[in-house]
Amino acid sequence: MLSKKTKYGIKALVYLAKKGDKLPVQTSTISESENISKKFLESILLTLKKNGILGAKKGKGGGYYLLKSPEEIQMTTIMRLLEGPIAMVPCVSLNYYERCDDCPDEDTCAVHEVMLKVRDSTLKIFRNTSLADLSDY
Amino acid sequence: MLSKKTKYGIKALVYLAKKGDKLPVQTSTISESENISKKFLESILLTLKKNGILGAKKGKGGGYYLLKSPEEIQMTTIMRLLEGPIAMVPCVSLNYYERCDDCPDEDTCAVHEVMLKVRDSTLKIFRNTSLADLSDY
DNA sequence: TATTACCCTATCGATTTAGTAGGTTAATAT
DNA sequence: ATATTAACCTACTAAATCGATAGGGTAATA
Repeated sequence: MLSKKTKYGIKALVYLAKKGDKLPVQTSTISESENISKKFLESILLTLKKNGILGAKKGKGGGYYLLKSPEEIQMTTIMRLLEGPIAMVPCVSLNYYERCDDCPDEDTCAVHEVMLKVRDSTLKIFRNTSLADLSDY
Repeated sequence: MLSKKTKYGIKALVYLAKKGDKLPVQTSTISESENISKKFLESILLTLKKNGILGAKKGKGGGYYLLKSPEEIQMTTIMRLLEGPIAMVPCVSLNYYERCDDCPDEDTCAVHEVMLKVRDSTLKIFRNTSLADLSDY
């Protein structure tokens, strides 16, 4: 299940991408437009900023803005930042790999095998989807 | 993230499928073989029984056994039973559909669109994977 | 009739989720 | 210079979920 955090984060990014220009937008503007709790959105935009997706400007006329063009921002990046691992099981995760302690052998694990397929197909979609693609709707 | 419940459930079903025959197997046998807490496994097997996947026999020599052949048991069925919806967002779920209260229009929602693609590709894999396929490893 | 193993209910600690509250800091406008 | 603005930071919370445990009831078998 996708967390609200990720969902809100994507919506906020799409909002910024749709604007076209790179002028800063205030948290409250996005929060009102997208029906997101302001304080919660604040924390989300902050992590996006800390991870090089957004820039921020303080004071009057300040706000957040995209640091790259929407075409350059991949879904994989957003998902990993906000949602965490894309894989359903840590033992098939590329960026967050972890061994299963109940599993004697990964190579002969049935769960491992299917989840690897699922990860691959999901990853393919996320890699082929940029913020620009999302904003086309 | 796949829950332990689902993971254990799959492992237990694979265990039963690999056996070949349809003789009842005790919970404790599976729990010891697959490193699963016995009581926890008990509740999992029970829900699988209640939903027509497993049969059960009480008393000495009793246990759980598959009601259908492994080829007839789809991953989609197991996943929906134990894990819940396959979709990452309720608004793209086939069996657990729910409207998003923060979303004015589903058809123009960017999140909706990508998650629909992800659901389709995941569903394709689960539909093409039976318990028999899982047991081939 | 005793044993076995499924079946049921309740509770638990730990973690995560989706916020809320309240303040600090830095940039802008007057 | 000073007031205002809006990003930034810290801490806390209610509710839900997860993984598991405890303790017994019930039906089938030997």
